[in-house]
Amino acid sequence: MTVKIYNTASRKIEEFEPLESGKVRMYHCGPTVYSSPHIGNFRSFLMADLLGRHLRARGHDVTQIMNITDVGHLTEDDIEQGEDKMLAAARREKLDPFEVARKYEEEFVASAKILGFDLRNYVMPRATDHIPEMQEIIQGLLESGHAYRVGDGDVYFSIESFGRFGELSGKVLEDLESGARVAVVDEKKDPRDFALWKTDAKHLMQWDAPWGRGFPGWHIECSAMSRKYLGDQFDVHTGGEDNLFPHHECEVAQSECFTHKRPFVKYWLHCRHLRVNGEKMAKSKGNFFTIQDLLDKGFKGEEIRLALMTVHYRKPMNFTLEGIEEGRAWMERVRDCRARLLRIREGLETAGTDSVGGVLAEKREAFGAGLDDDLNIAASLAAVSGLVTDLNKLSPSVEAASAALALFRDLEDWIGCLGAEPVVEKSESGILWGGEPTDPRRADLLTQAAAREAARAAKDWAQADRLRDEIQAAGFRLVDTPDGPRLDPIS
RNA sequence: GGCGACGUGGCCAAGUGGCUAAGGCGCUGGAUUGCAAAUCCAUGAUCCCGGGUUCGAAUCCCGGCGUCGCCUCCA
Repeated sequence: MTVKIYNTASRKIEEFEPLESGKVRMYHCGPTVYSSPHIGNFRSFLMADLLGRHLRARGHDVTQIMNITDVGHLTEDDIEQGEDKMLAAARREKLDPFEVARKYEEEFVASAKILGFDLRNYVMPRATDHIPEMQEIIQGLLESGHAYRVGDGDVYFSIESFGRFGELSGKVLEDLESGARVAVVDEKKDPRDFALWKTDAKHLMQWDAPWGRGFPGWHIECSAMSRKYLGDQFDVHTGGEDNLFPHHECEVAQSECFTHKRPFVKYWLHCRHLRVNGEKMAKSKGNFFTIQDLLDKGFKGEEIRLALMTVHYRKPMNFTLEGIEEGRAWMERVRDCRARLLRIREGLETAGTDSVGGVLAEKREAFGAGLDDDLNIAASLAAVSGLVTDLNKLSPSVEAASAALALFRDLEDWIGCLGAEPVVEKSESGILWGGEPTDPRRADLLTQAAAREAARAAKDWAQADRLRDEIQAAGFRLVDTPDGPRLDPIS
């Protein structure tokens, strides 16, 4: 029952053993808050969330840091254009850059909650709140000769000073043709050196620094915040595949040169980029979805979560609306199974005498084994499908139904995409109501269901079928049972 | 150009040397039903192509075709 994960650093699947037994420290490259988060961002964060949940399920005490990048990334292209993405957003939206950051941070948090993240498990530090910590590292790197100053206050990291640069990503420095596609900044000693601190009088986000008022380079924030919250060395660092190079490579260089400890990170995980309708997702193509886009189409957070998680994180995934719908149908089957168990437990449906202990143990085992295997969630979901099929075949006792429901809750906590436990109640008329107790349509639908029962008793099939169709159009499935009718919500 | 990934029934997707190739969605048929729905059962795969290694390959090796990713901001 050992967790195994693929470590980008070794390019192998390794047995997971935290640096400190029982305690796991993870850092997740979080959102850049200059625009609405999209499903691609969340695929990566969901990988991190799943790993965190699984390690907790396996008994580890897990600390998760997810940074908020609220300072514009300084890139070579941005130097040419004169403003970074944060500033561009500020200009576009006629807001202060800090206001832009807070606005999209709030949107990110709201979307994350909708997707089932339990944010109490995360510490979410903002880059702009950690300028001193960044400066401490920059200062240290200057003093140890790994960084150098240029001009009025720019500071660059010297790649030449770190022999292992490129080890994580497998990039050979000689292959990186300097100046091929990026503008050569003359002031650098080596075109591949990257900025730790930049000065620019026109920049709207600036802080005082010993070497000149300015703003931090892109990579330094993660080195600073991971060190502050997790220490010089920690267990897991995650991000999208694009972060591998240069971002994570630069982090390793900065952190290891500053702390003189290695490895900076024991396990690196990178999530493959999402595609949409067979194409690379890109804002320029307009083929990306925000969470709100999908909610507007009528999908629920848990359905979006499931759709983004079903494909293994290192496999290319093609996101389609059909894909979400497929998952929705699967979830409905799971929910129907749980609803029946609930009715049995509550005495609303005739209980049987079957015990389910063996089935529950077998499927729980298979479920966990799937996740142990580098988060092979497809195998785990197959175990859930098998669980549903097996339970549907049986006629569980009240105790068995109760135990099965408990397992479903357990599995739901484990991965967060099975959906909530259904509800059921016996209405005044005796018809079972499987919708929310507060649903405003409850009274009307129950009345229609009762009218249909009357029509059926009178063998007025046309009237009965018409009423059933109306009920279905309202989003409920009318089910005839030996004990009378029942209304279940349709996803 | 450098590095890398993937190609499994209509669709999605497990499986990386050995029982009858998971599971889901969909389709069709059966049981059930007044008819349905749900449920159960049944039906469906030359595992991209061509070689090779092996007693044995979807799984390893070589070649090809195709799709895609990173190398530049992007999760």
